Amino acid sequence: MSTSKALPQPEREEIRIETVLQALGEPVRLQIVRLLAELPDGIACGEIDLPVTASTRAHHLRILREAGVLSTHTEGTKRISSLRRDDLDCLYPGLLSGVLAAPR
Amino acid sequence: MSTSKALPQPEREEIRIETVLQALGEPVRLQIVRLLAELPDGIACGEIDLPVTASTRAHHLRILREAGVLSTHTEGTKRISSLRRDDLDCLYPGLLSGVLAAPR
DNA sequence: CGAATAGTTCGACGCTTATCGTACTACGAT
DNA sequence: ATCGTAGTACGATAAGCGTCGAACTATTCG
Repeated sequence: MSTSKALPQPEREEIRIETVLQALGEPVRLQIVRLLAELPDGIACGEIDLPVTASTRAHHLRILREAGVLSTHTEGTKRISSLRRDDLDCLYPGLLSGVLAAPR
Repeated sequence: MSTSKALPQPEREEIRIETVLQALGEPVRLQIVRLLAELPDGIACGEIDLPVTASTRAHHLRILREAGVLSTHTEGTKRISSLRRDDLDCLYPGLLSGVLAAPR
């Protein structure tokens, strides 16, 4: 059977702008966010192609999750991460679209 | 006579989103930006009331200026810093308003 | 000129963070 | 139960960053 458990993350009211901006201000993490912005269904950690090891990738995903930028739930042995677009758009309308509008 | 020289700062095309986000992701700097958002005419370094020394303040202003977030010009012995709202809104529409919409 | 004011620069300090490798846990398949 | 796969946690290391005080530059005023 395929379990589906959500990992701990801040409630919408607990999200702080400083933490979000700090999370987004790291090249690798920003790339993850840009990737997730194009994948509404989320992606598994291992499917993210980046020039860092798996442990570093897990570290960045954790930072983003704890900042409230993304949400992660377990599906079998995989962990699917997806952008918390609703929460971010509600808290900081325009922020995400502005960031994503930036040239690569 | 009152000279008015602009300090070196990146052109609009040279501004990079990673640098901007990293600059904004620091509490003291974010507070400076929030303050400047309410003062279109800018403010002098010494008039910014923050719990850090003058040298730290100068440091943060430099980071923000070099990131392209704000613009500084000299007026006599004072240095007036102001938000580069036009450039930021053009490059990343919505980002600034989203950040400023965040609860204090 | 000299003194006062506004701000920057420099070196040092301690804290944080990005990265890695290894060891570990959780789940699925055989 | 055993093995393989997916991912996390931990410890170490090196680099980066925020902070300060002291020394320095630049401008105005007397």
